[in-house]
Amino acid sequence: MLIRTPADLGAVIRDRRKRLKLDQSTLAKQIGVSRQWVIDIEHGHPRAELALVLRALDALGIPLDADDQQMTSRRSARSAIDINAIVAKAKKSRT
Amino acid sequence: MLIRTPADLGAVIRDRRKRLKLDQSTLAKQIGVSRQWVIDIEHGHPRAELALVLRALDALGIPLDADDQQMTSRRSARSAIDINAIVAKAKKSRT
DNA sequence: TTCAAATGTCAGCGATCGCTGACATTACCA
DNA sequence: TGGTAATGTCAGCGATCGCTGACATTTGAA
Repeated sequence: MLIRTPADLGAVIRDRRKRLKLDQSTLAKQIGVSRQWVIDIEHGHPRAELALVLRALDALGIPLDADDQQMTSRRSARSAIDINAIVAKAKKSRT
Repeated sequence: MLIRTPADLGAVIRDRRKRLKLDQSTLAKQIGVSRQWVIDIEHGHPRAELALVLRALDALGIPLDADDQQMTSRRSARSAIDINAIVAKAKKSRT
């Protein structure tokens, strides 16, 4: 599943936990966090700590893949010339 | 690339930023954070906020995929029976 | 080399983290 | 229906967030 928001992440974690038949306390122990943390994450807490999130995914056996290597930036045309970058720099130097 | 640690994440972000020929200030503005935040993230800051991280990846056009649906948990056998879950619950109820 | 841009470091600030522990609510089985 | 497990909520605490602004260092082009 594509993760774009903390809520997406929470849903993935909760689904996976249930599939593994774990309760929140047990999962919390495996990750090394409090049960409160698991509750918050599953509810889409937006300010959770990156490292804890990664540990949770690891504990649940959920690989996280970032599609680097990709040629186009968000909603840009597939061009060898980086219009976005050029415009960005132009804007910036207009001080 | 597979993301397992905050440092992995930082590397992906930095590589992508450079590929897009953006400097840290410009990227920070696009994400809506301070330049300091970009510096910290690229250095693998482990306690960064989840939502900001997701916004950064989005701004850079890096899709994040979580492999849910997968049948086996980390380092477990491929079995319909959830040994891990059973053991976990057994341990827990031994109070 | 010289100079400017890019990057990195620091300190101080208000806001929020994740934790604990207790309690409330919901789900589910006998 | 009763009772237990699972889940959710709350408050208070020390620690750390991300921000700003100034300054130091590194990088790269002329």
